[in-house]
Amino acid sequence: MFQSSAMTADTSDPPEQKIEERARRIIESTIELAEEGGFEAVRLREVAARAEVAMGTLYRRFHSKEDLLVAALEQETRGMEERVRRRPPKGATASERAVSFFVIATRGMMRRPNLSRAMLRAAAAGEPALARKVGLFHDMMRRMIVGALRGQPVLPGDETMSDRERLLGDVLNQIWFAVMVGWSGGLETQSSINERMRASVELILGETMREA
Amino acid sequence: MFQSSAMTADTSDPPEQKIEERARRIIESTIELAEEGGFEAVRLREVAARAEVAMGTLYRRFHSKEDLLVAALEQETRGMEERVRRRPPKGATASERAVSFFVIATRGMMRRPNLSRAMLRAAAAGEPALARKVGLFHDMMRRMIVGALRGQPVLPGDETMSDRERLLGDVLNQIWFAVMVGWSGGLETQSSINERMRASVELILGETMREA
DNA sequence: CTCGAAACTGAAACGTGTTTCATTTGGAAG
DNA sequence: CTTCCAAATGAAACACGTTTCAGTTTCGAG
Repeated sequence: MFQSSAMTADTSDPPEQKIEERARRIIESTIELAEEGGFEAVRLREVAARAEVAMGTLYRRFHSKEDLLVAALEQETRGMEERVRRRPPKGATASERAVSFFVIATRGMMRRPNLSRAMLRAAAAGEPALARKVGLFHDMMRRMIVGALRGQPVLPGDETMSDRERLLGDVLNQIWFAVMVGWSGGLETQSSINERMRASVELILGETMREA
Repeated sequence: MFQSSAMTADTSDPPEQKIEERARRIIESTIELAEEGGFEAVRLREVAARAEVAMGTLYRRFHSKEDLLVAALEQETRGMEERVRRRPPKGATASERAVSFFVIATRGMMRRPNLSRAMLRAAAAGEPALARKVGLFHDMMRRMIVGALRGQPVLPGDETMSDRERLLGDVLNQIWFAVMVGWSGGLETQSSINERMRASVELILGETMREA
């Protein structure tokens, strides 16, 4: 942690960063509460209290409970993108790497099931106000999937994605998303998800395909 | 309309059917309200009032707002299955019929966008209590998709579905579901949905495939 | 330092999903 | 017809997302 001035303990930091810091605390509190008790446990009064912020402040930055959880999803996904960039999914073929990626992604969601369910619910609520943020999430997912297919991470600004890669990424992302929503409701288990994704990848890429 | 006794105008009908009739009216009211104003417009007090039922009665049969909307989804999907059975999607190849089916299904959803969004939201909420009903919905969708692939409707009791047919049905259903959720939030339009489904079907079945 | 604008606070109020319960109703059994 | 029970009723109460607003703090500019 930095301290801008000398005397002040934690007040009077840089101006613009303070509001950023507040937003970060709000999201952090949201994640904590969702982790503990899922969607319903994210009570906004409690979020505000933990973040040491008034309701008005919370609602100035986030327009709804779903907004809050989609912001959390965005942050968590960014973290995952980071981890995947450092340790890319392994495998000799595009199929193997794709399957490997989904195993990693799914395991990541399973680590905090309550949080994952809450974020999925928010993303699937279909709030038009959240379209942009939800779209960003899907963009990140697609990048990671195409990166796995290529065997090399795709950076955020990359424009070299072919139509076919985009299609493959979108389709696999959609399948995974729908399956995760099913898991969220109790229709799938971790292993059924992995089997499903393996079957889907093999169906789409061909089980014998060698290299992209 | 039937009248069981002679004197009574509409009270004192058969015993068991009255509660069925009540449930039907509740769902009907739910659909009306959702059609008019979407998820938020389905106010349970209003549903109860329209169905001429007390809140207690409503909550005896449906455990939550989502429950109500998933019941509506089930009913609407049953109606669609009926229509598809009478007028199966046309096309010379499995791909064409599948694409044709999704065009029909999507157009059906577009006719009452508010209702569709509300039902999708309920189905995607991930309430474990609704898993069974949501699973039923996906079963119906898969049956219709496989029926389109075969070029012949699959009846509810049919056990002849091969592993490959099941996989194809599940995967296409998942893609469509995720795309519809995207539409619900404003990420897709009717034509983008149709294009996406066409591309997905061709990717999975092969654009040159002739007959199943 | 002073001023004004923007952000924050604290608390109350509102709407709606959900629960509860005392009372009434309808109809089946004796 | 009387009795009895499950179901339905009506209304109130509660919880929580969301909005509102008057007063306060913070911060940059002059």
